[in-house]
Amino acid sequence: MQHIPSITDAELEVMRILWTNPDRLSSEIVKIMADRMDWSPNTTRTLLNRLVQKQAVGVKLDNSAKRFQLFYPLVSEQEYLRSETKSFVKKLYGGSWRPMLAHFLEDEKLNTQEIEALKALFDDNGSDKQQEKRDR
Amino acid sequence: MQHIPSITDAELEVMRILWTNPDRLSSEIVKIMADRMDWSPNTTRTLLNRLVQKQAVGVKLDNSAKRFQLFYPLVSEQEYLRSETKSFVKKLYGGSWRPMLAHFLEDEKLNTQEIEALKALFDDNGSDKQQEKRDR
DNA sequence: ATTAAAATACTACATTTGTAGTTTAGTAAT
DNA sequence: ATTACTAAACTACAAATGTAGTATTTTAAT
Repeated sequence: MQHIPSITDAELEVMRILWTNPDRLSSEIVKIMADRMDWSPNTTRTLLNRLVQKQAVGVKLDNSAKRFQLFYPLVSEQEYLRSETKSFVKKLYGGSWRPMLAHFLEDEKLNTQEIEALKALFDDNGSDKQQEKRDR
Repeated sequence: MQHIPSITDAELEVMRILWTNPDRLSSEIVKIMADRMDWSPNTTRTLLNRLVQKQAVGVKLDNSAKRFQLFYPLVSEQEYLRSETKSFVKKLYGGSWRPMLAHFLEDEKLNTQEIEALKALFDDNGSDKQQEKRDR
């Protein structure tokens, strides 16, 4: 597990696209971002470049003519969410989930059904098996 | 519930002090931040001023000589945590807690005891009573 | 070979953030 | 009244971020 680079809000929008559509030409990403975010082509390209520099995104040449650059994520959405969530909980709740959940429960009104769903989640995942990712 | 201003990481350190110790002179805060963060007096004062500008912190005159400024939080820690947590869950998990918890459960290894503690939390808070804070 | 379009690279600039320095004014002690 | 502190105000400046513009290179079509 490599170090996960920091990704800004604007950059995150680009990552989202690459997570859904890897190996795209910049022109394709440009088009999507123009639609969704109303960004100029250069804005998208700048963000792409910054992501490449910080090694959140990789570049390779396309298979056919080998002339164009294809962009793809070097950091998976899983890894990113994991890392960001952990930093967040650390920053605001001292790294402990319990106060955060307590806060959440104070704030949100959950109905019995939701509660049961969440508890089921715990039951499914807490069993402490399939833990062979001991690489960190 | 007013709009909660955005607070940067450095500013947050100052807020933490004010949450614990409200109505302090800048000189006192300066001293604390020098200890904890190794900041120069001007750094602390700049942050204090920025917080006042964005109305996260209020200023009043001291009771005795009425000459010095006392700083105190205008945003409570509760409000802040609530707001930040909500934004975070929205930004990374589309506003839904379930995927975040699922993610957390995948990542963290919980022992049975922890699971039970969390479930107890749900049981305590989920009953959908004492919900008379309908002010938002 | 020449030119236009597309792709890529390089540069720009305002705002925010972290981290101060400098100046002025008020007060306390001589 | 003068001086030395302290408090408060104002100014500074580099790095990061959002949001582009301009220049150059490639390639495709004439």
